[in-house]
Amino acid sequence: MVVDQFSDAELDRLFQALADATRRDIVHRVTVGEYSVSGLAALYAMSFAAVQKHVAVLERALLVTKEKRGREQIVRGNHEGLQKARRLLEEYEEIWRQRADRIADILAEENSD
Amino acid sequence: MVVDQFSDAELDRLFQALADATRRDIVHRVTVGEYSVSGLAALYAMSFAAVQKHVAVLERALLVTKEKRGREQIVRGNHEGLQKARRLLEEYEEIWRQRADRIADILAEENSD
DNA sequence: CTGATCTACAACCATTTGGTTGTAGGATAA
DNA sequence: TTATCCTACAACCAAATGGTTGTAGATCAG
Repeated sequence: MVVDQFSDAELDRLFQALADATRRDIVHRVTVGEYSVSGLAALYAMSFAAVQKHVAVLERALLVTKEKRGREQIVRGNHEGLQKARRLLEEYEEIWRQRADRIADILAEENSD
Repeated sequence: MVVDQFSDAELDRLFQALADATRRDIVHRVTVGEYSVSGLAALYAMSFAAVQKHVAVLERALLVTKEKRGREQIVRGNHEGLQKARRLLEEYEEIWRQRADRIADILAEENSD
C-alpha cells in the first residue's frame, strides 16, 4: 500500500482544483493546445480576473504551467498533477480489488467446509 | 474523446468530496472494512456531527453507501464514484498522450525535410 | 511617444464549506 | 420501563471559494 506517497495538502489542492467545471475545461483545452490567459478568458462568460484566478488554482495544483511570452502568459497542461491524482485513485481501486479477492477467498473457504 | 459522459455537477461533487484528507481517509478505511458512522467518528479529532457531514458528502458523491443495521448505520466503500473519477483522469491522460504523439509526428516531418 | 493589449493584484461581496453545540428520536441492554 | 447508544438535523460561526470592479505595470503596434 503506497497510498501515502503524496502530501495531504498537495492532494487537497489537486482534487479541489478539479472540482470545478470551468477549471476542468481549462485543463482539457490547454492539454490539447496552447492558450494565453486572455485567450482562455475569451471562452467563458466571466471576467478576465476570474479566469486568471482559476488558472492560478490549477497552477498551484500542478495541473498547468505558465510561461511568459512577450506580453502574454502562455498556459500549458502539466502532466504531473494529472498523474498524481490518477495514481491515487488507482491505488484506491487496487485496494478495492484486493478486498474483493479477500471476500472471494472467505466465501471459497466457507464453501469448502 | 468520451470526456463528457459525466455531468458537471456529478464530477464537481466527486472531486470536491476527494479534496479533503479526512474524507480520503474515510474512503480508504471503508473500502478495506466496514465502519459505523460512530466507529468512524471515534477515529478523528472532531465531533460526531462533523464526521457525519463528511460521510454525507461522500455519499452524495457516490464514494460510499450507508446501510442501516440495528441502531447503527454501516458505511461501505462504493466503487462507482472511484471508477468515474479515475476514468475521467485517464481520458485526460489519453488526450495528453495523443498530443505527445502528434508533436512527435510534427518533429518527425520537420526532420524529414 | 501614444494608445491599446495583456497581465497582476487588491478590495470587496455572496455563498459554500468545515467545524461547533444542542435537541430529538429510534434501537438496544439491563 | 428506563437508561444508554447511535443517528439525524437545525442553528450558528469562521474561513475559504468564486465571482466582481478598479488600479497599475509591461509590452507591443502605429
